[in-house]
Amino acid sequence: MSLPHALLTALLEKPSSGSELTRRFDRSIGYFWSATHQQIYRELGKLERAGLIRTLPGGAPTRGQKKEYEVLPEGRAELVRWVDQREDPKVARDPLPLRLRAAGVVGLGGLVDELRRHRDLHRARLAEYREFDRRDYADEPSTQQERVQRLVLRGGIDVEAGWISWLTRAVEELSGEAPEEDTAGTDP
Amino acid sequence: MSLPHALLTALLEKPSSGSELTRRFDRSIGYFWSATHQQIYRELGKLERAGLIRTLPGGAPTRGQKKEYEVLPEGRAELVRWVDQREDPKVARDPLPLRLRAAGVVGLGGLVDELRRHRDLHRARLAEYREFDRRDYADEPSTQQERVQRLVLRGGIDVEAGWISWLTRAVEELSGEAPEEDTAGTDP
DNA sequence: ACAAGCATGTAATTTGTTACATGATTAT
DNA sequence: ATAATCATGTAACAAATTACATGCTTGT
Repeated sequence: MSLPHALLTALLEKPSSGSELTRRFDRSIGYFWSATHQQIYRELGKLERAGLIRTLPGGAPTRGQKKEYEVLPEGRAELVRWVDQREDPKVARDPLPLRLRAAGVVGLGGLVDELRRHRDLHRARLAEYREFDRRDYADEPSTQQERVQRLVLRGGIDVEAGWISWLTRAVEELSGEAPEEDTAGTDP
Repeated sequence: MSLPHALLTALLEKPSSGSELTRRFDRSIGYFWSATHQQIYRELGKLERAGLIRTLPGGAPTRGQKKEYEVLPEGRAELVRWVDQREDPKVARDPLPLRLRAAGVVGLGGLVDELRRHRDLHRARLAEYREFDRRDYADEPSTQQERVQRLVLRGGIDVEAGWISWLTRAVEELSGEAPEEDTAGTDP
């Protein structure tokens, strides 16, 4: 049940329309959650019916028009409750290691190339995150909100770095490639 | 669509019943996928109807009795196809960083304690994985299957280490705690 | 023979994915 | 004006979660 709370958070940071939220989910929010625009529209409807958010007064009610939402006190209260609850970590869920394990039984096929491809995609994502980090938090963060947002971005960076280190080792071991030099770079 | 393929892999490694598969998903397979017994039973039924697996001859057909499955040639072929396809990496999906971001807006509440709790759970899981690594792969792996299984386990270890490093930093920064010494240990 | 636990299964709900449809806005 | 794009929305489906039900097996 994280999507509604992710939406509440995003709307508290800045009232937005569905399409704006979709774009924001591809960016900062998306380090640890993704959602299609359909999920977002459906969930916005639910949240509105539940009285947790409302459309900004003056929003046009017809189709195809922008429709901005803001969070109501009940929505904020629900978010507080969610932040404060206990919730155990879930196991990561990723098909790639699963495919590798399957390859252990039925043969590698072209999987090593696929591992290289993923390694490169993760490297690109890591570079992008580091760029965000440099650009958006150049000077010491002032507000608690900024400090926390930077921490979350750091989480994304750590996770990407972890994948790269694993994929690099896997490719080396399965292809007999020579180890490369420090491609992930050092921590800034 | 990873669950059916995870099941095919597990069954190729060793024909099993639903409850055995459930247990195996809590162990080795579970480094990167989880499933409840209900998901597993339903999916086994589907795979059987699709002609990808069958019950071992001699299995009792009544309820409450063990029912062992094995993979048919069509199932193996499907697995080969899956291993060899292209599939882009998905973004990680974890509520904890999301909750942290929400806390940036509505206040931390008891979240720092929750971060500590998660850090400790990840430490415990990491210790467990390292124990598996030591126990199950003490000597150099001989078969391709063993090499690959060990690589997957290493993936689990890398991911856990990444979480621990992030959570440790987050707790330090949000609580003003003094940095600790090397709790994750060094790579064996 | 009875309780406790195990193995399988059904049902209902929620969440996520994919495909498609329609009204508004913008650029040429 | 009209094509391309944007924003919102509907529909159908697949996957995952939660709760509950029923028959076997084992130990006492």
